[in-house]
Amino acid sequence: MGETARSPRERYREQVRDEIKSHAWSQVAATGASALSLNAIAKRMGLSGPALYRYYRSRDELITELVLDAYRDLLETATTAAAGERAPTARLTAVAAAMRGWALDAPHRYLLIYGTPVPGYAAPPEATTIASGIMSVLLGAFAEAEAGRPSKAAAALDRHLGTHRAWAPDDAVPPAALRRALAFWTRLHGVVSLEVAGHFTDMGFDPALLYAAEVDAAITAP
Amino acid sequence: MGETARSPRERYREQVRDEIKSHAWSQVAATGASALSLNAIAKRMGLSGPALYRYYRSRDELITELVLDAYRDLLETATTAAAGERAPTARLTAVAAAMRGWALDAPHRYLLIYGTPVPGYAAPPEATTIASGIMSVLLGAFAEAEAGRPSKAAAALDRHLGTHRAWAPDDAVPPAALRRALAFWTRLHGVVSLEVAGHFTDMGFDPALLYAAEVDAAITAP
DNA sequence: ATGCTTTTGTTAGAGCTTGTAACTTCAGTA
DNA sequence: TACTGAAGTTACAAGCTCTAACAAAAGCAT
Repeated sequence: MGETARSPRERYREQVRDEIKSHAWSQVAATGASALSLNAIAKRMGLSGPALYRYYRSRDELITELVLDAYRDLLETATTAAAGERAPTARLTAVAAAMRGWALDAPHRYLLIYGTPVPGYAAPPEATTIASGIMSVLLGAFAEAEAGRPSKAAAALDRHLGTHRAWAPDDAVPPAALRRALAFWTRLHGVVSLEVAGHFTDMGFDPALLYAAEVDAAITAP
Repeated sequence: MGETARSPRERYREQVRDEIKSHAWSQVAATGASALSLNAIAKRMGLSGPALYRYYRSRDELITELVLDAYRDLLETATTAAAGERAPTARLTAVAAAMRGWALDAPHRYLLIYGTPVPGYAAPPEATTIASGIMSVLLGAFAEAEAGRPSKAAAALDRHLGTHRAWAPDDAVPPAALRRALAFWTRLHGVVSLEVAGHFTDMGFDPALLYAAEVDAAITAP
């Protein structure tokens, strides 16, 4: 339907770009984004180094593409998981499980988004848009979920979020839901990022149980 | 007192090593660890590139040194903060504040420890030792703090930690304290790491308030 | 004090990287 | 069929880590 008519050249170009990206992903999965080498990709494709620069202006542009793909994939994962459950708490549990699964499935893909930022690199505006889409999934669930009485610190944060909510312009979502979604997100990230970075490996416990407890607590918390 | 008698050569060597490390730190602060260049450091010191290899066998060895320094500094920061307060909750609040301050003071230093792991690089055993020292500070406080009734998921984690506590061999610390310290740590990290990586910048709220709320909740939570 | 030994620093170079410039070859199009 | 533009090539600059071989300097022992 929405398919733009493309000349054979454009078709070929798109195909090669995809093939490059595919090689890039397997290299990222193997050694991480910082070790990504255009030269190595070219060699694996039977091309000479500079040939790739016809398809991606620079290494950064390729990485940006990967970052956006990762964001899009994560958003889709979260959305799909949310669509499978009706009750808000079950939805949040499902989203949380899906997000951890997504992270463990390809740790370097997760780190590409949430890990150490690349030195000179700045995320494109579109990334922010997608990221707020992910937040929307959480916000939707927390807007429906009932909340208890917030603590003093939580209430202070609620007041602040009441006037600093540019990232969640939907007025129907109360500040408490904003805060709970925010905390939900940071708590998931706290466990997953440490797990993915290997900080639990020598500790001997099962991160899945810690994650389950955190997710449960974050959903239940007022 | 414990000072080993050192020959002039050893003194000079140590001095140069320190100077290299100091330049390395300012380079890390400026552009992050992934952009750290021995060559650039050498030039800034008025030396030729390969000269540095007399002092550090490789780039990885220098980074390892930086990582260990960062760990040691963080442990000292946490310990000092804890020493300033007697009541367990006040102690945890102080430690949390100190740790966030430490992270914001030099984001790349924080990311050197908790960010994306360097590709081929493996943290030395000493790092694990220091890291468990940091956990001890939290464990000590939570062992004293009184806890409420754990949720189902929390209780399950407690049972698990009862038999998987190699990282906290002190039997006097009950599993619930282990769990709460672990969750405390992951929650702090969740907020700080996202803040340091710049994921809050476009959202317009004050991360300090979110952090305060999370710290409060993590201390209060059963 | 003189000579030996070890450490420090040098340059040269291999092998990798990103990225540019200039040239050739090929393919779609008018 | 001739032309135009894209794709791919090699050559190269500038950077990186790290090794090898050599010169200089400094401590140490006789």
